[in-house]
Amino acid sequence: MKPDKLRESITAHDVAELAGVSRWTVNRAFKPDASISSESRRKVLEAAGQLGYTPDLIASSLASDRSNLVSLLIDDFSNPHKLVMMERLTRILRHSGWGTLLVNTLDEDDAALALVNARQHRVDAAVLIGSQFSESILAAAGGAQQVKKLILFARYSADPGTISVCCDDKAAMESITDHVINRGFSHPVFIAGPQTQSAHLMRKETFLKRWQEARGEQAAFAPVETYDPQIAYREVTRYLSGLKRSEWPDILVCENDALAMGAIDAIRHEFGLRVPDDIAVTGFDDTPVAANPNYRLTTYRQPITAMAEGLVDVLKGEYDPDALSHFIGRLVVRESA
Amino acid sequence: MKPDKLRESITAHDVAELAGVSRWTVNRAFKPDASISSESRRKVLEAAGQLGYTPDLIASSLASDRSNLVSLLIDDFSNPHKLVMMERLTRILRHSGWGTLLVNTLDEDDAALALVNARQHRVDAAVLIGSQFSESILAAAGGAQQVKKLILFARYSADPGTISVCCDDKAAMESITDHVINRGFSHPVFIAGPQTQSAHLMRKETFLKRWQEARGEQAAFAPVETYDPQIAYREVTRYLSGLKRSEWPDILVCENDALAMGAIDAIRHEFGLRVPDDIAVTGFDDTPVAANPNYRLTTYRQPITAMAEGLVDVLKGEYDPDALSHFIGRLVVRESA
DNA sequence: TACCATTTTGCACGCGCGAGCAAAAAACTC
DNA sequence: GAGTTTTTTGCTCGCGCGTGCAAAATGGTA
Repeated sequence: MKPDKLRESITAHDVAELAGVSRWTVNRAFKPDASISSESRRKVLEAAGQLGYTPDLIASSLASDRSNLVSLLIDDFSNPHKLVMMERLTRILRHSGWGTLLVNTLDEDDAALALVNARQHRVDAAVLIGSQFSESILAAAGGAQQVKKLILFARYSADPGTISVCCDDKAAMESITDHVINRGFSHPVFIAGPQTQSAHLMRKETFLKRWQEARGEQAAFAPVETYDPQIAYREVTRYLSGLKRSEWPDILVCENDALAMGAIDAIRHEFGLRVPDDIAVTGFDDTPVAANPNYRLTTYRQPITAMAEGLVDVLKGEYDPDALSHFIGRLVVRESA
Repeated sequence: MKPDKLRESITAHDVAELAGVSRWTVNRAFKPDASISSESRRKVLEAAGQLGYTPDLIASSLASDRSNLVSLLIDDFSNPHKLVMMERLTRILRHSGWGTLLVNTLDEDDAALALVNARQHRVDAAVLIGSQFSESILAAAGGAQQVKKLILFARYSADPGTISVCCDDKAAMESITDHVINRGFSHPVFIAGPQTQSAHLMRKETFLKRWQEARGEQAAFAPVETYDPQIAYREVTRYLSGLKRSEWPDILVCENDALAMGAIDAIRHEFGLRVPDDIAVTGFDDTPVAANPNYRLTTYRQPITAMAEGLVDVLKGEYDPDALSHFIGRLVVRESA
């Protein structure tokens, strides 16, 4: 023992000396399910409190190969719904013992780099909440064993190397479609996001299919390149401008709220029309702004809290893959449709 | 050497064998400014590529006491401007070699826990972007040496244990005030956020002071408890309802965009009035929605990118404390005032 | 070729903790 | 109280890499 060894950080060793136990007993005192008598735990915690000791998670990670860290990759900060997801995920993850490493991925190559970086940090999982992660990058990342677990949040993937935590998009979109049909709309246009991913393609396909079944005709659709309200504003304006009056829709069924908000703004401010009187609009996500008096958006609320808890179950290793991709939310009907 | 030792992860040792150098040379090859010949670096990188090796950052952190990680504490996910800040900070930090640990702090006690957790992760700094971190918690955290560096982003603090990276709030608010004066408004009301922190108090005080100097009279103000557009909507409605017609303001000068958006919505949808014709509004932050046709908000844009780069300088240890708290943004004039 | 300056490489040691086992202590049993 | 089971404690070894220094290699000069 070198009591005067100029050390700034106090370790389990120091606490052990003060408490009169071994270093290992000290660390055990900090694990809820460790084999330790309540008496020595008390002694240790008291000594630790006195010295201001807390276990070093870096060292713990190195020794145990569990970092209790999750990488959260997001590529789409212009969609306000991401804020809600981040709030919920970070809160629930931390409450369950996981830290969140937030990564802003610029494009696919950058996402690949981020996954490598995630591995270097030994994260327990990489969680993707994004629109532009293609199936190919998922396959590459999964195959290369970049990270222990690759989880898609709020999005479905058929890739066997990944785990999806998402709501039942088909059922959700069907309930929106039925609402549109029941309200008597006759000329819908589906406003779709970037066409790269199967999950959201499913929304479009579900809508088109169900409309076809109910009305015996093909519904129109128009794509928007990103889930950004401003871009949606521009694209919807362009799309509507290109139509003859006789072709105009009476409702825009949007793939999510970000697109819907851009659409509503465009309808009002570019064409001077009323929502829903002239053209109605529906969204998806129930972002906080959807309730704003400017929008009063009819939309679909995903059970994000339950989904986040499902994510925690995945991290713990206990989950039912099928239930994970079939969370059920609910239709929120407001004035926009 | 045990070539058959059932190891899943390949380490620098394995690469060293393949490249015919020592383990240390392997690790050196991955540090940009290490003392190593270009020939051996080439050999190492080739071998590493072949084996799919990347240095382990956990082990590196343990050995070097530098984690290249930053904790980002946010307590206010309902303010959309946070999304912009997160996007910018995570991007620039990662570009400069730092990872971002995002923490959602619920209240002050929770923030204290988060700081302890940050220390356990050995983060190089904790960055606070929040409204409810009081001076007392800062002092406590700073004094207890919880983390190596305590940085306030986009907010000023007089606490000597912390470092502020923020714009010159006084100059900024003065330019807004001058704009209000020059446009000939005569009955302003300042809509203030939670009154807990000096930085934002400064905005209010700056406005009141300059108004007093220019007009020789005291301007009114009203507080809102959080920077949440919905809460602001409610509070502004309540405040205006309590006034006699003769006392009505002709402009609401809001502490930030979140409050301004709530105010605009309230003016329009609760009182059926027009902005700016009946009551004008100004904000602060220039959130993306500020440009939205529903708001067209006159506001002040902080130089977030430059501020983020300033933050990186702090992490690197090279900075001028005074310049850090005096970034200059610019007034963005739109139709709302 | 011998000598010195400079660059490059290798190595002992330590960072703080965890897994898993063996020794010790405590709790029961008869 | 001796024997047995169960709980608790201590310990060896290793996780993968960085630090700082000494040895080796390289380059330049006379």
